[in-house]
Amino acid sequence: MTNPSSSAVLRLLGANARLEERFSGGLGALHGLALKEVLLLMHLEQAPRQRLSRIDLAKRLYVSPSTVTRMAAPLEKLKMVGREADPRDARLAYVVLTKAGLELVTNARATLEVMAADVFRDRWTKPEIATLAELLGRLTAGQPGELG
Amino acid sequence: MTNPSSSAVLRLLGANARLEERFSGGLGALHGLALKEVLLLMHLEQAPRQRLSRIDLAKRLYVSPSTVTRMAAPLEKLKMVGREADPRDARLAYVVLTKAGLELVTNARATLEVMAADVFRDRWTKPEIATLAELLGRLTAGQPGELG
DNA sequence: CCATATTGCTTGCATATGGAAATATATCGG
DNA sequence: CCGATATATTTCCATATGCAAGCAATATGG
Repeated sequence: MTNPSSSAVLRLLGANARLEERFSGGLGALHGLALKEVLLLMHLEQAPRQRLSRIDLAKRLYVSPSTVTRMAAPLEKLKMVGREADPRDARLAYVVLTKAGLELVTNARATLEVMAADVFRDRWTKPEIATLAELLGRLTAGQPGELG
Repeated sequence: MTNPSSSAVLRLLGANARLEERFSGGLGALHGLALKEVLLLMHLEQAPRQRLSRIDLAKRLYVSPSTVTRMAAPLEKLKMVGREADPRDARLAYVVLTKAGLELVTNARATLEVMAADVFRDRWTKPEIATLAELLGRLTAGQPGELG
């Protein structure tokens, strides 16, 4: 009915909805954080000096700057991130991963890896998973600071 | 750093965010509807007698029943869908695609196919797109009424 | 046949989010 | 150096969404 390109796009939307549902529950229950909060911490973890401006975080998370402001506030209260100014540019307010945040994201990553493996447990071979990862990587390529 | 399963999941989340951004703009501008509304109409289009209960729509769209109620209301005002009761079960309130709705979804599908093709324009061969669609299909399999 | 449980739908409430506006700072062109 | 422009962040407002509660209708078990 639809051509392969449309099919791929439509299925991607569906697969995403299913995965978000699945991961939100598990990660939230285990670590007390929503999937999106864990992703924020993961981006910080892989950034130089484990810090990013709110604007850069917004780009990496595909959300608006205001959303980053509001996501960072509770994480700051929980001491998972800190706030630091740039000595050269007083406009910038970096979100910095704390030691506690690093610990949490390390654990959350392990949980995520277990859950991800579970997604592919049945009916998937290793090369197929690798192929999927490679092809999806092409869709996100060109952006700075991709996860995975 | 991460294993292939995690990599695939993380990239899927990222790719989805990028695609939603891209498609929301285009579809919205051309047809006045959000991507999610178009998906609702597409599910109706492919359903028997072009109608679905709100519960079934919710499952297909991966949203809550209340969201379906609220999504259907404006579409009904626009005469894109109608509301019909089931003669056997008075609890059911079907969302039925109207003639105008069918026209719109036909046009929107064409737009979507053009935009989808554009996503893969560079650096993708036909077999690669087909492989991606097939692998993603496996992630959504088992659900009734998948699109694409 | 009736009481109870289940199902489909809607509404109230709390939360999440994007966009516009406001503010502060930095950069650029003369 | 100065005014105009651009950038980073926050706040206000409108919208979207899930969940729990409520209601109506159906199914179930005695």
